Amino acid sequence: MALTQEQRQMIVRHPLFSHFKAQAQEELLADALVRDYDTQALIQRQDDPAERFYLVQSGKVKLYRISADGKEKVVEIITAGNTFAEAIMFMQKSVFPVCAEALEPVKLIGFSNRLMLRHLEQNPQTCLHLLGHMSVRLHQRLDELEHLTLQNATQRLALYLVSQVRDRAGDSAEIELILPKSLIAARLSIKPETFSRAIANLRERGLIDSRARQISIPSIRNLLDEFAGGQQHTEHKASIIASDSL
Amino acid sequence: MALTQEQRQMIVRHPLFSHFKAQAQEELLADALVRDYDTQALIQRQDDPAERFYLVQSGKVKLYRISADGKEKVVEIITAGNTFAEAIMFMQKSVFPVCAEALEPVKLIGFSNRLMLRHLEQNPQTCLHLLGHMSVRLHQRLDELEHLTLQNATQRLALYLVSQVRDRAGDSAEIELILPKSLIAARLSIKPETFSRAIANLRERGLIDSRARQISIPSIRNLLDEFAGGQQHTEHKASIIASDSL
DNA sequence: CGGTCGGTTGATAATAGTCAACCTCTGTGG
DNA sequence: CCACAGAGGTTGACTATTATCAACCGACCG
Repeated sequence: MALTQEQRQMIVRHPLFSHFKAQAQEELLADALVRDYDTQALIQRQDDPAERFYLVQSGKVKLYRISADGKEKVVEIITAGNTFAEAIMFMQKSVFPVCAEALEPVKLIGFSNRLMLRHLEQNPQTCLHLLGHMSVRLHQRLDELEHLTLQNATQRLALYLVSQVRDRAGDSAEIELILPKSLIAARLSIKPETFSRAIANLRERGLIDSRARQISIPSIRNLLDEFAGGQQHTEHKASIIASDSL
Repeated sequence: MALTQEQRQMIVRHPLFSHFKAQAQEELLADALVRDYDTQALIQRQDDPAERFYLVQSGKVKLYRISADGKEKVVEIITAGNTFAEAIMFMQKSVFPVCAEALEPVKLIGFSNRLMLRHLEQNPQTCLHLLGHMSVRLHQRLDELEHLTLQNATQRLALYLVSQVRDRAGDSAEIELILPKSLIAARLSIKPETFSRAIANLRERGLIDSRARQISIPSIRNLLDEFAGGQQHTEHKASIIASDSL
């Protein structure tokens, strides 16, 4: 089961592979494994050993954590064209730190961690790219941590809505929620009920207008200003790493 | 102002430098910059441009974020022998994502990002080490995210106490808090008052015994079991990376 | 001796979670 | 064509958790 031309394109263009030499690319492609999952299928369980990382060819994948008492925290939603579980290969103990579930019919392309590591050893360029990637990721987690601790449910929702705006040309915008509201709520670490109330709250105050999954924002500026400047107007991007936990 | 022998030792033994060739090490050492800060001194402001990363020679450094409305979130406490801000050098826009403040008199050794990057380009070994480092860090943030959303203040405190146990030989332990309680509280994202009540709570239930900063845990197992197994007994270590935010 | 810092304790308020009812689509089968 | 079931979403009443404000305690310092 060789890869289609379309698949090869997608892979080779991905920053994780684009800097490799043709030969290295070929080896990785030869080793790639395509897998399909139905909606709701469990792709990988938390604490399973991880030998591969994945590129999502189509569909959406939900990454979440299950705590000892069964509660679930959605960590991320991975959409087509993006990879997940790349960072695990650099750790000694290679187990999946999260569960992965298909939100819709999903096609994944899996790559061997071992093989990838071998090629990385000879390709500092891609290593640096990966480091860049991970820095961004780390920074995003830092943002999320801040949002969780320093902002309330409504503020987080507002920030999420703004982040969903595609065209930042004007001060007003129309957006369509790409996921069921209950999932967005989970991603923001709030209950669907609270999510619903937060939407209602913003609507009552005239900051947004919503019909089902269509939401219009008359003024992005107003929406952000409402919350003490909500990150001084979408500025600040960077990340930090530090070698010691308290 | 050349480095002392002691400083050179500390640097060269650090995993970030230990894999470089002698010559590369020398170049980095030659470029290193030593700086002193008094207690409470502001080392770096959030959003300042960052040209260097730092190794803490002595003292403790508090990394924290300030949100637009002035609230502070303590991200990490860096102790002697550890580095911070290494991840920033991999990002295009190099600004500090957090503030850094000296908790006590601090000696820092700063290294040029540019120079370090140049050497990394020729040393995939260290790149991979760095990637490992960052994976661990990413995973820790994931843990923290889980703890913040899925556990309450008392559970987080219990987990913190257990994490502070040095000698895991027996089931009981004695620990000494290395930081003022109010700072630990900040790190756990709770108010000092709540922290105090949580301690009282655990004490009332006989799960810990505390006199000032000396805390004894009769049974670590009991303490953890109290909270639905609190991460199935200190297991699970790994991290994930994913290339798309919701 | 007074002051201040770190910490504790109490009363109260804000925020979000829980539980339950209900609503509104949408697709299915009678 | 209509009833009905079920999923996703909304709303209301109530509860739990944590923050806030304020008083207070004890230790250490000048």
